[in-house]
Amino acid sequence: MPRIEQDIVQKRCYSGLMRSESHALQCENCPVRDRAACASLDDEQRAQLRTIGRDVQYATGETIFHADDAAARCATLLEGLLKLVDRDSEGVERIVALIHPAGFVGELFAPFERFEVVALTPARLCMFDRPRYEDMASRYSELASGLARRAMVHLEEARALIGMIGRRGAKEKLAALLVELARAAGPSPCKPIDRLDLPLSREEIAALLGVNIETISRQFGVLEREGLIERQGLRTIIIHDMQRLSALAD
Amino acid sequence: MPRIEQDIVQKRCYSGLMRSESHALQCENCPVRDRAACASLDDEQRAQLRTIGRDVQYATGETIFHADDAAARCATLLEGLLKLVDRDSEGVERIVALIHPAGFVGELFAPFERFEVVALTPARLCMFDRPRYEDMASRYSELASGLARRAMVHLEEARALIGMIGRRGAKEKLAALLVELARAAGPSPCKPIDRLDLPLSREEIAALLGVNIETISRQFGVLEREGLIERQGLRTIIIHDMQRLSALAD
DNA sequence: CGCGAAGTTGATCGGACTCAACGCCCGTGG
DNA sequence: CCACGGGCGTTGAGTCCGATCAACTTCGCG
Repeated sequence: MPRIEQDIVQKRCYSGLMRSESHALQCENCPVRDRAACASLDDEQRAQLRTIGRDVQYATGETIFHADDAAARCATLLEGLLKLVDRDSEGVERIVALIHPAGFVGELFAPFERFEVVALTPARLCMFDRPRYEDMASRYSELASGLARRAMVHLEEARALIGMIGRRGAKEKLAALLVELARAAGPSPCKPIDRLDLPLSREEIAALLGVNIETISRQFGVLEREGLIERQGLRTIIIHDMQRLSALAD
Repeated sequence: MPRIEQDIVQKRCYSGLMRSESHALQCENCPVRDRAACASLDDEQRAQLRTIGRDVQYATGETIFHADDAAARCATLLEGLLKLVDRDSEGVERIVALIHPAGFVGELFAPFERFEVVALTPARLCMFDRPRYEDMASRYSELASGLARRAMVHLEEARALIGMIGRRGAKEKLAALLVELARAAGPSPCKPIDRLDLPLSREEIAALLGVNIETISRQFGVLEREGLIERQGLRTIIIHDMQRLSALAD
């Protein structure tokens, strides 16, 4: 068996067994307590929820859910950044969503996972047994409506991404992505940061924006030559002119 | 005031007043009773829901919700087909979703409508007052979880669309759209029809797939020349080789 | 030091966009 | 009745952006 496949099997086992690094849930100091699907549960309900979930950590690059696996678990992201990956028939990766903290992953109400879920940074998740989570959602309307609210947020994000990808040049798409990442990295959406550590490789950016990797490289060069950004090393960029960058992004 | 703007204002008034053609809800013979967000309500809850909604019809091309309007209503689609439209800064239309019967529209939990909702065919909707609908969702877990289930379905559709639009040629995208429309028009997803009446204009197809209108025209020509489809008039096509068409679509 | 992975840069090619002309259908008005 | 015009779709010619192929650099790591 080739080395890489062994690794994959290894990871599957770990996540299937709900990895040994997991801990009991500590809702008191949960960083997304106010925005996650479970936000409006009362203490009693939250105690119930705690019994079916674990606090689990993943390293950068680790696969959390595999496409086509039975959908046995679901999770709320506490810290870090995830990608949802779709693959075409030739196995080419296409990223269909980025999941930020408070985001929800796992295909509820569906038999199989449709997309692969991978950690782009070290990530911490609130991992639940899916059948029992669905069961709780059908008993507690607070959880169900929190879930609906979450799904609506993700839905709007997905549709905004569709609007961004369709029509418009590579430069504009890249600008839009940088603006979004800067917003997400900042303390609040209205105060984006100017020093940005990219959580995505060039290849991943390409897979997200629907262009190829060389084009991404060139557009970084263009943006830099025009003074909008500055590259420092491979993964960090300084945003010099957020004004014009946002204008490009639309 | 130019003629066209007058029309728009007219429509806004109509839909704001919940148009005179509306009727009381008749859940007994609802065509999407088994799949809509309200599917698992009991009789008592359904009776409650009936009091806050109306059965409304729209003609082809009519706007149901306007972008940036206060999100005062929401709806389940009973019959017909809708499009969700995003516009860039120059007003260019980009379609971010097609809504099929049992689909849900209206931005719950958000202050404003983000996208414009337009009827592509004559359409019938179950239209609700949004605050009261949200209120019911927070009281009845069956409605909330139905809503969550619906949102999850739309979310998967949106992500599948992202996967389809990013990367791949115009011909493949068009093939994928035709296959999807054929499936949707058939009695069940596994039995697509071979005679298809397109609910979208060339311009709309272009806005959905993220290519321009002339390219769509040309690719129709290519598919026809290769014997996969046949055009009959402007809006209907015959699918001669669903096998190869699906293969193209991936 | 050497190796491989990741990123950049250059040259070339091709598919999609742009611009323009034309055909078709249909409603309107003379 | 036909003439006209506008909306929609098709077709063609030329251009350009991004994909492809290939070489090279940089980085990280044994």
